[in-house]
Amino acid sequence: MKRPIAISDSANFYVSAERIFDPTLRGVPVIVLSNNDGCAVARSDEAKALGIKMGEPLHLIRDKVEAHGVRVFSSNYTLYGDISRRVVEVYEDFTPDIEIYSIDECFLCFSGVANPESHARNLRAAVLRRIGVPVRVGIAPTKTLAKCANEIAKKNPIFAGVLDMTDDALADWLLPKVPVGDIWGIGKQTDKKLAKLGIRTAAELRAMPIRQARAVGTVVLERTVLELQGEPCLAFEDVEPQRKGMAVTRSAGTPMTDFDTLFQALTAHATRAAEKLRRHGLVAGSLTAFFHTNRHRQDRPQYSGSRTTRLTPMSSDTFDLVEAARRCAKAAWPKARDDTFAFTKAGIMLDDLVRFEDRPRTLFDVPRSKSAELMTALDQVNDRFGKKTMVLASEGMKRPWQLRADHRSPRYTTRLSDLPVVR
DNA sequence: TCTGGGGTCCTAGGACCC
DNA sequence: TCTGGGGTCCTAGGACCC
Repeated sequence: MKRPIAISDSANFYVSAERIFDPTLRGVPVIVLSNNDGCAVARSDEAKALGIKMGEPLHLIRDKVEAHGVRVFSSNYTLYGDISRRVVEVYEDFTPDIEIYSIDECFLCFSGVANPESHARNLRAAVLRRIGVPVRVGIAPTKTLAKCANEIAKKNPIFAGVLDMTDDALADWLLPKVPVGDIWGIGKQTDKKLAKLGIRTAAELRAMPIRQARAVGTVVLERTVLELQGEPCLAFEDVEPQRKGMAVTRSAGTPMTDFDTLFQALTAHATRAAEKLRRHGLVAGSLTAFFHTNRHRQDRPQYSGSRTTRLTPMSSDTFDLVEAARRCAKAAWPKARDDTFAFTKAGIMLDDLVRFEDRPRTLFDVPRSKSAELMTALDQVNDRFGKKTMVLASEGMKRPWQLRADHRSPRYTTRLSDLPVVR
């Protein structure tokens, strides 16, 4: 017996969050803007009805906003984070197995629940009563099907916010009506490819031969097909995974044409990235700096530069990150004249994150001629990261135990005579 | 010295998601 | 003039090593 998986998501979450504190926002068109107030990232149903699209730039909808008195908000992520936590607290009264998928979506495991649908209806009523946010719930044997049920419930008021698609006959009836592009994991590109093969609905995708799915898409599409067939390929992850990377990126108000201006921006981003690392109690093992021109202006020369460097030792220190960013930016800077390109976006990405207290101190504090200790230290590091730490030895080496920082996996060079005897 | 196979590591970029 | 930010996963291809 497969366990039923539910996904609950909040309707127009940011707008719903704003409405909790301002009842005059109910029943009127409301939008919430992206970070730089650039475009609409959340719209109330009324705003959607006006034809305002997801991600649409504000400057393109000015007329609509003024003509219909659309209420416009800058985003307030602190508030949304708080509301999100409270919603999860309500979920916890309904199941102990919760996977927080995003700020407004949770997967909930409903195994052992006698009547999942009425359970979901109770949950929905509780969230509305206690937090004031409307949610929709989809239930199915796999995550992809649950997302699909959720999508159907979202679009058809007849389901009153809850759809249990566990029943095969019901799925057989509904899936032919779902456009394949609405399936979780099918984006624009895959949608196009599938259309060429005459696959236009969820039901048709479900019937796609698995080998063909692999060939057309990748292992990702293969999994989607299997999930639609009711075979779970995406695990339920109720423990929050250690995050693998983080980024600080921004669009620039005025285009940057010379290196100093770009480096100034990258310095600011690297500084924020270091703060963010420390706030999360993490250190990073590698840093990427990137910048590119405005992709919306294809009439202008395009360039995108990006370099990655290792941080050895791993660090959350502002100086280290800025220095690494400078190295990367220099290496990626175009050879052309300085004013050839106008860069409008730049950012810092950090990868290979570990908790500060787990940072590999021993690796960089190499005992000079205590090879046994060194080997133990290397073993510990290898165990922790699942990576190989290489030691390259030759008689030509002048100094013992030099750390080479120019590789993704740390390496040491040393004299042959410094190597321990291996039995 | 030359050649080739097999493996790993790394970069860059694509695709998708919220 | 004005077009978000922060993530994950996957693949191709090159460099390099044995």
